[in-house]
This record gives sequence, C-alpha cells and structure tokens, in this order.
Amino acid sequence: MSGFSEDMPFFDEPNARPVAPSGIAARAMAARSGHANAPDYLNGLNPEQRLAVETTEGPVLVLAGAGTGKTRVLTTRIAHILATGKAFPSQILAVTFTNKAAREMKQRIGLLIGEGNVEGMPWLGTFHSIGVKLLRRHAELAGLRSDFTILDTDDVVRLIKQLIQAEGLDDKRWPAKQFAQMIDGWKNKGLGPAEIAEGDARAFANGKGRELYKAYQERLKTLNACDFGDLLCHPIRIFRANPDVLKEYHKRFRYVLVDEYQDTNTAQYMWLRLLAQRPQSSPLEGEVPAKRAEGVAAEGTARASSTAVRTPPGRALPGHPPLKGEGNPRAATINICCVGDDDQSIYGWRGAEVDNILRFDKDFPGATIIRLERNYRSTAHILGTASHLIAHNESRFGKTLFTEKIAEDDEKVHVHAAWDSEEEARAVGETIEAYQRQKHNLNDMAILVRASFQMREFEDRFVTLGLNYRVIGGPRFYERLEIRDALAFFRVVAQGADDLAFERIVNVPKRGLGEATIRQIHDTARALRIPMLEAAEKLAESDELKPKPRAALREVAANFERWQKALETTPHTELAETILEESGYTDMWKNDRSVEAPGRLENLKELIRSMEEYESLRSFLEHVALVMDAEQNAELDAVNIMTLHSAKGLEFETVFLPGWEEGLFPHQRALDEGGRSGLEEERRLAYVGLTRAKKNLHLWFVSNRRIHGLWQSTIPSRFLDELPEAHVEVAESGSSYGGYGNAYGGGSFASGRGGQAAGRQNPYGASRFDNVGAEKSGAFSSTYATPGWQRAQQNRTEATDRNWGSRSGHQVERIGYGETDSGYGAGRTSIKGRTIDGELVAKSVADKPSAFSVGDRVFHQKFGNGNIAAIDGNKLTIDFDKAGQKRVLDGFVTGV
DNA sequence: GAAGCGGCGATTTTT
DNA sequence: TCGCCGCTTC
Repeated sequence: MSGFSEDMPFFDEPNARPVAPSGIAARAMAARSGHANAPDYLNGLNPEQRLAVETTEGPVLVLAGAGTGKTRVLTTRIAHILATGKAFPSQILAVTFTNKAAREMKQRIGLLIGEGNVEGMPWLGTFHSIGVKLLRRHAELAGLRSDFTILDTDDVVRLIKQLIQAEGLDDKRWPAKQFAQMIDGWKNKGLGPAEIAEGDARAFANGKGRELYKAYQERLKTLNACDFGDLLCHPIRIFRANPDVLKEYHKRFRYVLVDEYQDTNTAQYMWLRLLAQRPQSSPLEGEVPAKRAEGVAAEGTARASSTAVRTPPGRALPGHPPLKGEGNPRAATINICCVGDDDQSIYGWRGAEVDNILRFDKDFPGATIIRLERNYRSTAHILGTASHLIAHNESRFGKTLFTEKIAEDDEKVHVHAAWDSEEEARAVGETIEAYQRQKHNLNDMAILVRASFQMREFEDRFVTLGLNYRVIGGPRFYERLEIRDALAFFRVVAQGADDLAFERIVNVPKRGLGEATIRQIHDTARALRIPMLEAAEKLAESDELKPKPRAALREVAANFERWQKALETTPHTELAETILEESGYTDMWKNDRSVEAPGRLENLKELIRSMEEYESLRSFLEHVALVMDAEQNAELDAVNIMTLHSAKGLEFETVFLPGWEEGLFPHQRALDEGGRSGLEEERRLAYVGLTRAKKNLHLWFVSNRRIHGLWQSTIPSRFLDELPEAHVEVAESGSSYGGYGNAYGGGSFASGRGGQAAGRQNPYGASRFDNVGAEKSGAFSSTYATPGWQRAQQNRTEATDRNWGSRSGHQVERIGYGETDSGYGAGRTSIKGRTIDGELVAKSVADKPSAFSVGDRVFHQKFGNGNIAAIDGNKLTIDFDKAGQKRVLDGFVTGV
C-alpha cells in the first residue's frame, strides 16, 4: 500500500458516501470491501481493484500490472459511476488505443449494466474515433467541411510525393515515405508547420521541410481531408483557439478514463489535458496567468519555463505545456482516471511517451496512485521470472506482481538452446506436439517473435508437420488491393473532392487514360481550383482531348454523376454493388486468370456484406478508415504466431519465445538508436512476452541465425542472464534431431561452428548459457511418431470438413496478413478466401474434386507449378518446375 | 502494358 | 541473400 498519495484532497460527492481522505484510505478500503450491501458489480473485486473503482473523484492513476484485472477495473468503474448516478453515460469520456479494446470495454460494461445502457455511451472509443467525432462537429473551425475524408498512410505518401515533385525536388533523394513519417512524428508531438524545430525543418528537402509540411496541410484542406494525426491535432487546435468550444466539453465530460496510458504520445497527452482540466470556478484566472496562457495557447514558450518543474529525474522532456494551476492547492477537480503499466510501454518508437505515466502525479497534483499487483494469470515461476527481469530497468514506478495460487507442480520457466533457427523451429514444433499429446489445445499456445521474419521458419516447419497455425498481425483486409480500389470508388461517390481516390481509380479498369490525360486533369483541376472529378467533367466536354480518352473520361464522369445521384435514393449496399458492376471492376477480376482473382472477388463480396452493418455509405467509409480489424476464426484450433508487440494484452496457457539472442532481442537497432532507453524498452518487450504465459513458458536461443542472408553466429541474449535461477530451468534440448550439440558444439554454444566466431567475445561476461546444448538429453525429445499425421487424418473428418470442405487437415489462417498494393508475396498467404462466410466456402470447395491424381498439374503458393509424382493420403509428392521435389499437403495446392 | 533488370534495404504498428 | 520497387525496354 505504498502507493497512496499522502495529500489526496477531500472531495464532496453529492450522491454518495464521501471518499475517505487518503490517510485512512487503507482502512476505509478494508472496511468497505467487507460491506454487506455492496452492489453486485463490486463483488469479487480485490481491495485494490475496489479502491480503484470507488475513488471516482480527483485524478487517479491505476498502475495495473500484467494480468491484474485492468479492464475489469475500468469497466466496473464506469458501471459504478453510472450506478451511483454520478454521471449519465454521455458524460463519460473513455478512451482506448485500439478498436478491439474499445469493443471489449463496451461489451463488458454492457454485461455489468445491461446492453441498452451502453448504447448511450457515445464517448467511449479510440482516441482517433473520438477525434473524428469532435472534428466532424467543428470541422469548419479547422477549415474543413464536416464530410471530410480520412486519408490512410498510402494516400498520404502519394500526396506527399506529388508535392515533392511539384516543388521540383528529386523524389528519390527525398523519399515521400520518409517525409510522411516525419510529419507523423511532428503530429505525434502536436506540432504544426510553424512549431517544428528549425533543425528538423531543415533536415528534409534542401531545407524546405517546413514549407513542404505547410503545403501538405494546405493540400489536405483543399482536398477536404485529413490524416490520422490531424484527428488529434485539429481538435487540440480548435480547443486552444476556441475556449467556448472547449468549455462545452468541460461541461459535458464529468469523468475521463484512459486505457493504456503508458502508450499516449504528446498530442494525446495535450488533448487529454485540455479536456480534463475543468475549472469549476475561475479563481485561477489571473492567479497564474503566465502559466495558463502557455498551457492553453503557446507551447513555444512553455518549454523553457516548464522544464524545471516537470522533468522527472534522469530524463529530459520535450516541451509539455504546464498544467493550469499546477501545484496550486485550489486547482479544479479533475476526475481523470488513467490506467496503464509503465512496464508494458513498448511503443516509444512510434511516439509514445513513457514519461506521461511516470509524470502523472506531477501533472495532476494530489493524484491517487493505486497499484494492482495481484496477478490472476500466471504461475509464481513465471511471475518471478518476469519481475526479476523487469527489475533491471531504472525508469519505472516499481511494482512487483504476486500470485496467491501456488501449485506444487507448476513448472519452471524453460530455457532451451538450439543450433540454428531451423532446429529451433523444429524443436518448438515438437514441444507443441508433446503438449498436444497431453491434450492441450493449439489455441492455447502462442509463439511470440521479436521480428516478423522469424515467423517464416515456424510456418515452414508447421506446414511440413501439418500443424495448424494462424498468424496474427500485419496488413489487413482493408489494405488489400481490391478493397482499396473499391473503397476509392465509394469515396469519390461520397465525397467528390477526394482527388486521391479519384486518381486511384480513374483508369481502373484500364480505360486508356494514361499518364498524359491524368496529368491534364490534374493541371486543369489545379488551375481552376476545382476537384479532379469536376475537371474531368469539364475536359470531357471540351475539345482538349483526343477522342478516345475523351470518350472514356465522359463515361467516368457520367458514371460518378449517376452514382452520386443514386446515393440519395438507393440503399448503400445496393449502390456499392452497382458501382462495382457498372464501373467494370467486378468484370475486371472475373476476366483475370491469375490465382488471386477468385479470392479478390470473394473479398469484394465480403466487403459489401460488411457494409450492411452500417446505415449509410458515409458512416461505413468512416468506420473503414478507423476500424481496420480483421475478424478471427476462433473455431479453428491452431497455434498462434505473432510478434511480441501484437501479443500485448493477450494471454495463453503456453507461450514460446524464440530468438533470445543479442542483436535480435534486444534488437541491435533499438540499442543503436535508443541507447539505454532503447534497451529498457526492449526489456519491457521481453517482460510483455513473459507475462503472456499462464502456465508454461519456453524461451529459446540459437547459436546461428541467418541475418540478411548470411549465417551469423550469435550470443545468447543478455536478458537470459537477467532471469532468476530459482524460477528457471535450463532444458538441455528440444530437438530429436539432436546431435548438433555433440557434433559441433562441444563447448560454447555462443562461439559457433568451427570457431566461426573465434575471437568474438560475449561482452556481457561469461553467460551461464554458454554451455547449454552441449549435451542433449531432451526433456521434450520426441519420437518420429509425429502426431501431425494422425491429427491431419482426424481433422479431415471433423470440424475441418464443415468449414473447409475436403482440404487437408492442415489449416492456416492469416489474420490480417493478406496481399497489399505493395504486397506481401503471394507465398505468404497460404489459403485464400478465409473471409468468406462458411457457406460460400463449403460450396465452392465441394465443387472441386477432393483428390488429385498422379501426374496432375498443380499450383502451390510458395513453390509454383509442378506435377504430382506420388500421393500418400493427403500428402503429395510434387516435382516442382523450379523448386524441385517437395512433399506438401494437398490443401496447399490447386489444380491448374 | 508486361517483362526484365538494377538498386536497396532488411524491427516493432495503431489509427 | 532475398525480395520489393521503380525504371527501362519492346
């Protein structure tokens, strides 16, 4: 109970018992948790959680360690505020980072207080979705119309490229992508063109960075569009420039809740501060005028004056505006509750400021800090391991997770060594099969990697084993080529000024509108200051074009005119279908002979289907821009493969963490670019990984890994040396293909084959992992009787057939990973059309012959075309034209 | 408009 | 080393 602020102010609560001053908070808390008449929703909360729920007034920081019931606290807190009549649903602002988190919160609040009431929580959402909402209401204050478009990263890059070229700059020397990232970085900090540092402005485009940024913002305005960063920055600017507007929201939001506070960037922080500081009276006016002015309007001068006050030890802060009434005992009540875990801050590289959370009690004086350390997820060994590791970080509040469930048979954390990444994949595969034999579900297992290139080896291995897996993360459904094309059509219909969308599809399908014509449209639009669509209409009526492009353009213009009219009268799903038909887009794919085409058509169908949930084309487009989730197939029992980053917030019975080697984890670039804080973030990432596991945890490191195509010998991660011996067991081997250790090792694993790394020293001193793997005994050494085959056979007759027709038992799912414009190679998508609803799949698959014959010509995503040489059940031996002879499962090939 | 070649980069990712 | 992007070529 060390976290209580000693000077928490006393607040009157009209509708409830007064909150006890913090001096007796512990006692009060204890007394209350024993209260006989506590409402249902409070039942089952532990004392800390309950305190976090019931301390509704004033600033509260809930430091919620991994697996300590963070979401439960947030949702119960909202339920409590509502149940005690402290606020109406519409008076609560609750922000999350991801749509998934927002959805989950809505759902869980619904369970607590009844579905109907959640509908009335219009201000529960992601920072961005709430930003859009605000911006739509006050668009004119940002120079936009309320039907503005939200551009995605791809649009932004294309736009910037145009601007760079328009400036007469070499777009190779100054890549648009890089500048887009710079702009993103500035917006993360809430900086407009006028506010960026001189040095930053000069660093790009021959010193034209600032002008370019300005030009970009102006271009967005003419396009009636904004980017993701603007969704936060525009509201900030609006609030600052229009105190009356801000006041409106101060009145509205009585309670502010923030999830994952450690991930907030500076802009989000500013946004929150503006909304959270609610003067109830105005004694502050004139009292600290200088600070106030800075805080609300001029961040320029704020920097110098605020640094001394608010810089936490050890780390300098880039100019945050000071808090109004900072340090002032008469500061207005701020009912803000931020929940987060400084130890899980892993997004520094994209602008998140761990300091926001570390600084909380300084930002919000008198804040109550509540630590949730009671863990309900993992075994004592896992917690002990994670805690010991994270204790090596300096910049942290300091929490220690504990559990009350200590079972004798809990296994220690296993650390395994392998010769190289291939053996690692093989051994993990075997361990998974060993668990499977003990009746563990594949769904309960996850492989969490540092970098996505590591996934490939596991995928390859699992394909051969016939082990179901699913990859989570990566580009998603809405980033696929055909989806983006379709959306571009819709966007132009919904918002005629969307030039980027127009440019994207004006010549899709091919209409003979080449570069020259598009240039001409572009120039006309620029000259007349009208959208390209209008310019196209004008050109089509003039004599400036040759007959062919002129006719084509006339058709395009007529199409859009017709569709725009239909927008008023036709149901939007119907209209969407019409658009894709009449534009020839569907036909384009129907006539396409490539393997991807059918999948693309199915995706388009899925797109239309998903539109039904929205009331209009506009609201659909808005959701598409912000909600880019792909649904999961939870039915399929499959091992989960994902990066450590995307694993945050998830939990699994069994977790595998491969690749614990210096250079990979911690990643070399994190060290090079981030220094000590980079290392600490890597360590937090490791901590996130470790704390995902409920029961079983396996860490791996290899001696040799291929990096950029070259085999390099590697050194075990320093993180391994930071694990507590008491909770860790070094498994001698994981591979039945053992012998490497004896054959090559003989000594230090870290020194590699044949002294390859001779002279290379472990800079971190002798590691106790140096000799691991020299002997192989094999805690999980398995036999060659792989269950994969039997399983594959079994699966054929079970759920598999229902969902996937008679494909092989081996199933692969890619959540999100699909092909994009730029494309993940086709080889990355093993089975297409998983987004199709079950019925369609079943039908289309059933039509196909379920078995192949020897001699059949087939196509495989990864290996290309080949002829079937032999068939063994669902396993085919194929002579590939290019890849040679391979054995693959029949589900992975299609007839040609 | 497709195919072929050369250069380059190669963590992590949400909205 | 591999695979993508963009440019050139026919």
